[in-house]
Amino acid sequence: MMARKPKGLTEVHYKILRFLEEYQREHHYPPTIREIGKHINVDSTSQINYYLDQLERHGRIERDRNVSRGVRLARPISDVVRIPILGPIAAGLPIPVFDPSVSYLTDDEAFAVEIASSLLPAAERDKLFALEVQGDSMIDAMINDGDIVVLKPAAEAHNGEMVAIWLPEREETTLKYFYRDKDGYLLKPANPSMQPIRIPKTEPLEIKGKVVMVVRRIESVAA
Amino acid sequence: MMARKPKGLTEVHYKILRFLEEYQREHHYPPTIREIGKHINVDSTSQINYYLDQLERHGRIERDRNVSRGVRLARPISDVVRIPILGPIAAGLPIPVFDPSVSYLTDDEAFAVEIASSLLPAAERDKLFALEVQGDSMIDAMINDGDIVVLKPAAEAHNGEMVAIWLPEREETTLKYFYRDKDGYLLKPANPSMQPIRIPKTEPLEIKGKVVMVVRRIESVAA
DNA sequence: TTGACAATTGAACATATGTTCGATTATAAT
DNA sequence: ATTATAATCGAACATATGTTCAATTGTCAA
Repeated sequence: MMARKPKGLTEVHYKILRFLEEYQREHHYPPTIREIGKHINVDSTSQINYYLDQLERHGRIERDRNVSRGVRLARPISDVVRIPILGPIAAGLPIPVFDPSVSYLTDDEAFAVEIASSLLPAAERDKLFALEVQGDSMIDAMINDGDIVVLKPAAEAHNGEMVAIWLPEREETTLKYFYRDKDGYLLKPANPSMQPIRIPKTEPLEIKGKVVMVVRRIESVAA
Repeated sequence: MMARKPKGLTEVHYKILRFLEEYQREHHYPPTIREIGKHINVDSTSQINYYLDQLERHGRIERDRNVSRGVRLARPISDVVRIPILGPIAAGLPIPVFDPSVSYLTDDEAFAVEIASSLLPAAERDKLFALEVQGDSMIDAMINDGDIVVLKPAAEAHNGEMVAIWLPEREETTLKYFYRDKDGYLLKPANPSMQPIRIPKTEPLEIKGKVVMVVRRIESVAA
């Protein structure tokens, strides 16, 4: 007969899992048993070993026996840049402001995109933010409903850069290639078959960021 | 006086670097000094240590002293899926065929995209391939010159999926949302302002793959 | 050729690190 | 309360692994 109900994973186990991820992210190699122990305030290495065995049986981690630091999360952590999705971007909405001092990096996967770091510019990755395109209003920027645009905050832009712009007078958000000339600004759609917009010098124009990347996921759109 | 010219990194060093990447990718932790030695056929641990010191001085790796497996590439390897770019996709060109038995995974970064694995569908990642869009011919699929399209090989498709299609009679490659009905096929552009194409039953049509993702990098388009 | 330094070797060493096991304590079902 | 099992502990153990050093060999420049 079963004398005890089989407990699932407790808070300690999750603490270990989180630590594994955190440590790996920081060091690029897994922690030792003793380092894990230190983190969860357990001195006995056999105790930690005990926890790890449980986690392994639960399929949460994998272990290489007799190998130092031979622990890893079963679903390995990727070395990717996690970019917070601040909100929607649409024609009638102002662009949300990104405050890098606030951590948007919650556990919630839904509010971040992970981009392979090799695809991103090297500098200032922690300031990048992402917006989810809503509606068809960005079609002239070759951007579709549901696309994720990754932006680098910027208030200025050079000619030819694709920027996110807020036009206060028109209450209009738009993504365009940016050109400045003596008469004002020229905003060119990415789609060459569409007409550029001319903004006179007098009209205000707020550049919110430069578009660094566009990501479109098309997993089983079908029913 | 200098008695010898200072040699740079030799083949051995690069072999070590490649091994570090390879080993890390496979084990999710770095190799030991002795494992490195085994790979480059060097028994003396001090010799390997010597190489590692050189690599460290050259800034190619980082080391944590007195820590097992405390070696890592200075530019850390990411846990991403490496997708080979088979070639261009353009209106007049047939779509290159992907043969997964051949390894396209050369050292050359130019011929692969790395995508954060969290962004990709879980299954059959090793069969994915990528094409670089050339020209404006895919504009009606909201895809721009220079974009990278990631495809999953497929000869069939369900309604509503975006597929890469080769139309032999028209010698035309195109990316469209795919619909089948009694009269034949309907290929809808992603851009709703454009007209769908109707393909009669009689006309041949080769589905080459389903579009899984579109990536657009826009780093400093400006001059 | 020869001097100077790089490269290589081998072995000893220190310790970082996983493993094992018996004993003890806590917990829940009976 | 009793009992079976889980959880915890501590210590000993085995070895995986980084470090060090003296000695040897190789190579280039003068």
